[in-house]
Amino acid sequence: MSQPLGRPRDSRVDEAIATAARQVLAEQGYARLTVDAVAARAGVGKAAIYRRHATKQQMIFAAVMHDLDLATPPDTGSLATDLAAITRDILAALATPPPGVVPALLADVHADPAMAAAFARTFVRAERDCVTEVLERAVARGELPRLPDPATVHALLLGPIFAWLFLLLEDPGKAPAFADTLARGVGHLLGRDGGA
Amino acid sequence: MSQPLGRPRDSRVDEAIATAARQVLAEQGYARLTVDAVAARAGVGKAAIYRRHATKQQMIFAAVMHDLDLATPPDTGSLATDLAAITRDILAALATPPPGVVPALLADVHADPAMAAAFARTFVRAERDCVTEVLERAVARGELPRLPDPATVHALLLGPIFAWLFLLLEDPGKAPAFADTLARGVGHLLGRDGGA
Amino acid sequence: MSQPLGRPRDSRVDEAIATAARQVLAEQGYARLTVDAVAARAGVGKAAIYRRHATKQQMIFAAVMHDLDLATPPDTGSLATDLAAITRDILAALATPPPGVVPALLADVHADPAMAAAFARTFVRAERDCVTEVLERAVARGELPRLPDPATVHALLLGPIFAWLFLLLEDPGKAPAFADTLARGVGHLLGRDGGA
Amino acid sequence: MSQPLGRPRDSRVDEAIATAARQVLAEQGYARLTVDAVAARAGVGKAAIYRRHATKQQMIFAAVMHDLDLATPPDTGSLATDLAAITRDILAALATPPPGVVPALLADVHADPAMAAAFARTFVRAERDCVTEVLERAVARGELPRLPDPATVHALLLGPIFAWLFLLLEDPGKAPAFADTLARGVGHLLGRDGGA
DNA sequence: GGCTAAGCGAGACGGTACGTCGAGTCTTTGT
DNA sequence: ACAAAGACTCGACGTACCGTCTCGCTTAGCC
Repeated sequence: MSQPLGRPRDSRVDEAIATAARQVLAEQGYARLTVDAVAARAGVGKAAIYRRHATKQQMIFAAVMHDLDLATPPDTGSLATDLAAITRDILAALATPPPGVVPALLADVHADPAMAAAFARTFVRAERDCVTEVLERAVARGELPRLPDPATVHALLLGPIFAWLFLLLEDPGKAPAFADTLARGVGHLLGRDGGA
Repeated sequence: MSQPLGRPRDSRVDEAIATAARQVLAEQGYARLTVDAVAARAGVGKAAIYRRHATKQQMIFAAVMHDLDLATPPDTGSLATDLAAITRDILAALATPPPGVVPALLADVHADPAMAAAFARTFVRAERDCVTEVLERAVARGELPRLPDPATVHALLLGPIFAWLFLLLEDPGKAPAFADTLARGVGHLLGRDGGA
Repeated sequence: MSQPLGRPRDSRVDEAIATAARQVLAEQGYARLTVDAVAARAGVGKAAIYRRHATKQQMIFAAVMHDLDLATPPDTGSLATDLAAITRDILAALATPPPGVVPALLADVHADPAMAAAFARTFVRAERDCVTEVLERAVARGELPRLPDPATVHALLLGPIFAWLFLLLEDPGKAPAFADTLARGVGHLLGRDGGA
Repeated sequence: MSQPLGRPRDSRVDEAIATAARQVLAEQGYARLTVDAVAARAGVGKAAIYRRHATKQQMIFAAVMHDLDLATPPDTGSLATDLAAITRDILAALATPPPGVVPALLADVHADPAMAAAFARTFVRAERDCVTEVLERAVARGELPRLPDPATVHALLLGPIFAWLFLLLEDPGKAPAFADTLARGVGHLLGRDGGA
């Protein structure tokens, strides 16, 4: 069909922008990141950034999401261990970015409908699929009598970890232990009833 | 001792600033709130604002926190109903501010150590005390064999509600039902063991 | 050599700034001129102004100096008429700007070394060259036996006119007559001796 | 008539303000002088200043004029020596205040009619009276056939000195020599004709 | 090889808000 | 009623950043 006319985009520029953004984010923090700084660090003009991203926020979102692997969880054989794997993945995803970046991006998501759509499409959707997959496996195994509401279970898994890290300002070092406790608790709850 | 010299601060100005900030927040949203607009609306100079608050963010934080009643929960007679009351209070606190304000303030809290301290001192501390109080009552009643970790329980209550509202972008209309489900689930979990 | 990289400055912006500054100066006076007003009038951002001028004062200075023609005086054939031409030029230069602008700029010049340098380089230098040229012509004609000190003559011409307009608060309508009297007086003085 | 009711003004406060103003003027320069700084230095509230002076500029004007003695010139016996005495007095009056203060005050005078009136009433009037007195003496002595226009002579004496110091940015060390040259020149000019 | 279209780094542009500062006024408590 | 202290309104300052645009140039594909 329409082969793009003119000079094609240089994919190394995409990479340079994302890398520079992550570096500036790590060194300066979210609030002090400026588009000029990212452009300078990437050795790139600002126009090259705005040709790829509509706003600064979307650029950061893309850069942070880029190296976040939200892969499907391997079947570990039991609901309990599957849930533990999910909480560990969630914790990793939330704890990897530099301090303050996750809350800041969340604020941006609520300020920009386009970002909200992208957020729902990528992050929420990916995790939701993981949860659903794990629950369906448990039903198939006979561990659960019927499928609980995936949204509810998702909230029960993601919420407490987010709260531990960003709402309660608790020691991040204790987060892995808390994540395990959480997985165990949710496992028991699901075993008791099918998610009332 | 020495009562402060000079003209004392006019407490009506404090009130006018907080009220104006909430109005602008409601009408324009967090991102479009400007200090000039708040000052104009309050019939106050910008200097009067910056004499009370170090940054725009701290002004908004104070204005939003101001009319958030984080009172101690009344004793409803059982752990289950006490927990339900707490989840309702948490939901009310999170759902009251205009859309987008809570995530934005959370981002500000993580960007400014002074705000983080204030946040921990007021919001987190108040809720934590509620949770601790409720758990101690249950222990006194004999509903629980021993006191669970309040931080963990706090995370289990606050986290999922926050996730439902701000992370999963689920229907806010279903939040009250979810909050009740959550309270029931946490009640069962605590009844099973003392919060492993 | 290397032509400057990036988008070149738009010379129409320079012009718009200078014109707007002169208009606001004429309408509001020096004390009520604000950079925002100039920017708005010029249809220009404040950054465009501060990219060209370090301070508001330097912007005004440049705008006022811009349309001040300090051209070399034509040879009128005699020292007396040449001097009269110079005093008329000086009077025109001092009387053209809106009321109060000249004293205000003079104060700025004494408050900012950069402006002092610019003032010496442009206004003082230009007038000094005129005076020197006229004196040298008179020497060449044989009207003067030797070259008087140009600085002294300059002070004798410029000073009284400035004093008449801005120090003594005399009737500006009588300034042209005074300027002629002055030129005649200085002519006689130079004719008597070579400027003792 | 009306003896002032209530507590009378403390004249030591007047003195403290004037002294503090001159000190700050000397240490910080005109542009960096603030009313708060003067008040603090004088150990006085801002209200005490504004009870005495309508504006900051008028306060400075009063403080600077205060220690400027514009006394009547003694009769030195000849027009030439009288003129030299006047130029020396003018030079002293202009050179005494800290650098930049004279031009700044001149600008203020042109921005505020009340100051213009005060300026004309004190400084201009005092000098004009000196000039007139000297000229009348010369007429009485028979040195001059008739009285020249005092305003013109005033401009011829004051203007060049002002120009030397503040317009041409010439070496202030050479100002006394220039003042003498000027007095001699004006003397010759007046001797030749009665001030055409 | 020339033409067209889009890419590229650099940096100026219009705009908007920030947080600061100063002037001049007002409101305390004292004397 | 005057005094010191200091909070008040008002309004401008100069800075910073965003997202857009314009420059001269390079890099493709298509004639």
